Amino acid sequence: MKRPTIHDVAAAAGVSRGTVSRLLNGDKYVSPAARVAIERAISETGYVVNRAARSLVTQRTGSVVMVLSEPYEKLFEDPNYSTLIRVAIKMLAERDLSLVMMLAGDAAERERVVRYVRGGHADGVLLVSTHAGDPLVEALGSGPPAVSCGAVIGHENVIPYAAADERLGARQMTEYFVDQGRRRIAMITGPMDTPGGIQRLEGFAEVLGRRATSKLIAHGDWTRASGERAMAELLERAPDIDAVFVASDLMAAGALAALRAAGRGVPGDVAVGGFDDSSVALSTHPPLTTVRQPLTEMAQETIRLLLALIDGAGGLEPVILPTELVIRESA
Amino acid sequence: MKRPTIHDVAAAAGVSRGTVSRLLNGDKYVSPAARVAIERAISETGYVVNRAARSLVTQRTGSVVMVLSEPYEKLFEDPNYSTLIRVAIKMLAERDLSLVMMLAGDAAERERVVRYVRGGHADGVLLVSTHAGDPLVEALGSGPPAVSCGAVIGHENVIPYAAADERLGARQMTEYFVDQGRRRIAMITGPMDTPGGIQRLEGFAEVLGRRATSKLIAHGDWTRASGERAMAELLERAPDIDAVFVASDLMAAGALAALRAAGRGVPGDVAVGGFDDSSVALSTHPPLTTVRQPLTEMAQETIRLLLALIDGAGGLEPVILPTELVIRESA
DNA sequence: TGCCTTACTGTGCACGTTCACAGAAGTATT
DNA sequence: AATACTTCTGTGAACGTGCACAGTAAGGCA
Repeated sequence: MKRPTIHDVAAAAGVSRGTVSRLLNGDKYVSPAARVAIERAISETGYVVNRAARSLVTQRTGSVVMVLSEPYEKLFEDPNYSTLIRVAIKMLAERDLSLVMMLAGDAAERERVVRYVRGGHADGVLLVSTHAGDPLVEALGSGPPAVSCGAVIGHENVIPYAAADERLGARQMTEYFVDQGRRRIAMITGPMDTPGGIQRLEGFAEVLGRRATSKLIAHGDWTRASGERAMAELLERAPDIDAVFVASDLMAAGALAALRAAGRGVPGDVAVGGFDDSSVALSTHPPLTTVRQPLTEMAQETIRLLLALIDGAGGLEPVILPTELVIRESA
Repeated sequence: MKRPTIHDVAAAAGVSRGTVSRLLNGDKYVSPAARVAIERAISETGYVVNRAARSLVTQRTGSVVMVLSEPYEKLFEDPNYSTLIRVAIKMLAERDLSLVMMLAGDAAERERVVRYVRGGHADGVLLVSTHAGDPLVEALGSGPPAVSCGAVIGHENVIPYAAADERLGARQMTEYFVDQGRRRIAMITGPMDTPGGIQRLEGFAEVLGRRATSKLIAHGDWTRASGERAMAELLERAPDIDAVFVASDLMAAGALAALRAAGRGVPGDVAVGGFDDSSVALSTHPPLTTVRQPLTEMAQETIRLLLALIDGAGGLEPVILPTELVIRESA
């Protein structure tokens, strides 16, 4: 049994293809009589527009591709992704756009993405966690509009984005430590080719000034294990630290383990601050004082930017959203 | 500047459209000379096949839709999803299929999914965490092939699936408790309209027999908060319990908090076992003894089933994969 | 020589839609 | 009464591809 076409609907409604098409596409010139007849015909026949045929003539695909640049292992450890995916699906659906997912973790995958996008298979591109210097950005060149959730280092003026105010969040946590009377404040950063890695450190340094010496700064890669390692390293380098700002909750969980192993009490001996307010923050002991990012709004603003670009807008400014300090028991 | 078509490639290679099409689609009858000429023409022109045009004639879309039935809040708390998405994208890409994501958390969204799928916009459907009695399954009816990652309660014989051996995992944990000499073993289950909720309880009961009384069983909904609540409830009902098997790590994290609040030592007073071996299991204190599911294999087998169905296979059996006990410090 | 098979190539058509255009019917304006 | 404008409708063409079919050339075999 064949799927009904626009012809079938037109015949059933006693009008022509053109009129049905006009109704479907929201054209204003459709008489009330035709309107009801067509609507009945559509529901009777169970007609659904054929996107392939539509794409062929409109040169639009009705889909947006989300490109995940993170290497596989780390993919989705971040709750950020789930919110973004959820919000993206919902907001795109309202415009009848569907969300296609692609991976871009290695060269072969990036090649696929470039072919896909340049081949005209997407009306928009949604970059996620694209690292500094990622060749993908250049390769995408002048294709369909692209935005990013979180800044793309080195392309801040090319790829519009929505992001949390990373520096603000870092300042909030660091100032809180200072206000609590902590004297030797250390930091465990994220990778220094990501905005979260760079800007959280900048915020930290803005508050502490010259007290933020390199001896008090260790680098992680967002994983729990790296947080544990970095904490052990810090304790060795500067045994007298009494607070540590960790650039992610997951790494902070690792840091807590290292502190426990070293026999330091939290928050008694050392205060620990995380970042993200992910589910991990509630599972640790003690629960983590952390910085909450407005994940939902970040996702919404990102998609809004993309939709605006698809609609032909240009020269869009990045959207920077405020963070919030969440005080629990670790600091 | 227009995108090159198959015509342009044919002209550049000095052959006809048909020959180019044959090469593209792997037909055997293409002369070596034509082959090299076409391949050069393709790379010179930067030709990429137009999927819309192809779909129109082949009646295939080149995409598979992943339907997320979980209500939004819980979406992606489970690491299961990230693995499945990653594996799905990778395996589908090898067949030049792309992954489209859709939500089916409420009636309106289900309606969208049904229209999309029945409208012929997907070559296959990948169900995730579909609850018992979900009307979506019926509504999808005789559309393109559908599979599920994890059983769909009530449709086990209709929708092929790959899943972990939930009962086995529950038995492993329960037997471990028994072997350790625990006498009063309780359980916190998941929702009883999910396979994980039902079957993990079944495994538990298989080992304990009549010792698994309803007094020792409390129900949660996979969230941390529900685990905490259920644990408090159990302590009230049966203060003498010395072990508890919690059907997910996240709920186990909640249970640990309740035990700490009640002044019970873990594992001294009460042994705690989780399920999933998610990242939460390492962040708790003490780290959770838990049951690991072979997530990657589950995902691979699920996609393999779907691809087989798309290729026309029928009568596929479910794939059940073994779990593994991971012993840490909570039991 | 004639005929069959194998290897390969080109052509017309159909897929289902949107869009530009032409035109009809009704209404307001001159 | 003629004209212009608004509202609405139908029609042909085009989008880029795969497929069925027809056709060609070369080689093997009787």
